[in-house]
Amino acid sequence: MALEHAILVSLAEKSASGYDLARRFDLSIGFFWRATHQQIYKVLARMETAGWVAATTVEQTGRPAKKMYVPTDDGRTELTRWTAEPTPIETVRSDFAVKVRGMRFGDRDAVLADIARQRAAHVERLAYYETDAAKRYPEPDLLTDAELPTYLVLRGGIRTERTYIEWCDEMLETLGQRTPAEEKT
Amino acid sequence: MALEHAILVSLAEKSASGYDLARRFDLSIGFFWRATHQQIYKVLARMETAGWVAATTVEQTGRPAKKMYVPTDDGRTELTRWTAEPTPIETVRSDFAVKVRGMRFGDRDAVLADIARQRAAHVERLAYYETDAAKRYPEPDLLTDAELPTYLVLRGGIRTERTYIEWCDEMLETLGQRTPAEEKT
DNA sequence: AGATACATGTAAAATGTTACATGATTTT
DNA sequence: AAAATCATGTAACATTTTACATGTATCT
Repeated sequence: MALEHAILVSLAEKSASGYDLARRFDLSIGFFWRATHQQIYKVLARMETAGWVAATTVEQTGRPAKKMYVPTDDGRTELTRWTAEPTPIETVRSDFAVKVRGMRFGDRDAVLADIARQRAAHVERLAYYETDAAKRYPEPDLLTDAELPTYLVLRGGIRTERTYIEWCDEMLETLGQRTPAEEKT
Repeated sequence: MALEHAILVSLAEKSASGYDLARRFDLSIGFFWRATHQQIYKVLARMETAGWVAATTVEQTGRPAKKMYVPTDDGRTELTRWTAEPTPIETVRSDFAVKVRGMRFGDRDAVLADIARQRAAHVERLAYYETDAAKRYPEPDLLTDAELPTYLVLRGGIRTERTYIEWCDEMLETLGQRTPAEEKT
């Protein structure tokens, strides 16, 4: 129900082919909404039938032809309608949190190692976001109305990553203090 | 694939009926993993067939009989195997972030109001978590090994809620400065 | 010569959501 | 008398994931 809207937002920002969208969902917008190309092609087809997007086939030299999609007036109306709707309060769904909770029934050291792995991945992601922010929005006080929303969403990503890292640190410290399992010397 | 494991963790903590589990997924463990009773009954049946859990029918006075589930040895083995497995790095999936990003194509004031609504909901949830933490873990330095994981997961919840609220504040401040739409006086 | 990027899909399986269904007891 | 809690499910539908499928062009 919501991939449609994520696609509409992305197409409203800039028209794209299914392939382009798939790559966008690996980057920028993809940090807050994941989608595979299979899913995107299917939903795009449905949206075309519904009249929310229109496609034009663009021939290219040295590359396969592509279908460029743009939102139609109906699509833009739907997008406006959707933005005006209150968003359900979301609950995180975290495999990782469940695993931490279950660590005492399993392999404690492996979970410790996993926490460190998660931390490293989020450090990397945070660095990526921060580089991106510095490059795209060097002066956050001087943003255009068009830049502001994407900037704020990126800020949310940065805050989320920092929090994740801090949480991992707290866990590693707290659990590390209690590891008498390393006296193998 | 992961609801099974969330159920196994919950049953390892304390045996339960499908109904009990459904309520747990509305509370404690449910803050990091949602599941409806329909889904739980379906998955429990599958898990029983797989031999991960075993059920006993318990008659009650003045109430319908219930099926109490416990993890079997195979279930506990599976749980251990799963905890030892590295957890995929998760990406948030946020309708709300997509909506913020799309606000310039829609109803700006409605999105502003929605941000305030989200903030209020997360303030409420944070208060709930903090009350729960103060009640269940009054002395965080003196936790048992059994309490530690649930405590740490709750800490993650508290951190997440605080971050969400701060992010909403940043958005409201930044966007509020730019609202010349209220000069209706 | 093999891998990667470009480009678009179909099909099957798993997962998750929503609607429907039933029935006793307890609380308001 | 109505609503909420306890208790368990089926059925239909929607969404998501994984596997399969194809073909050109460029890069290493």
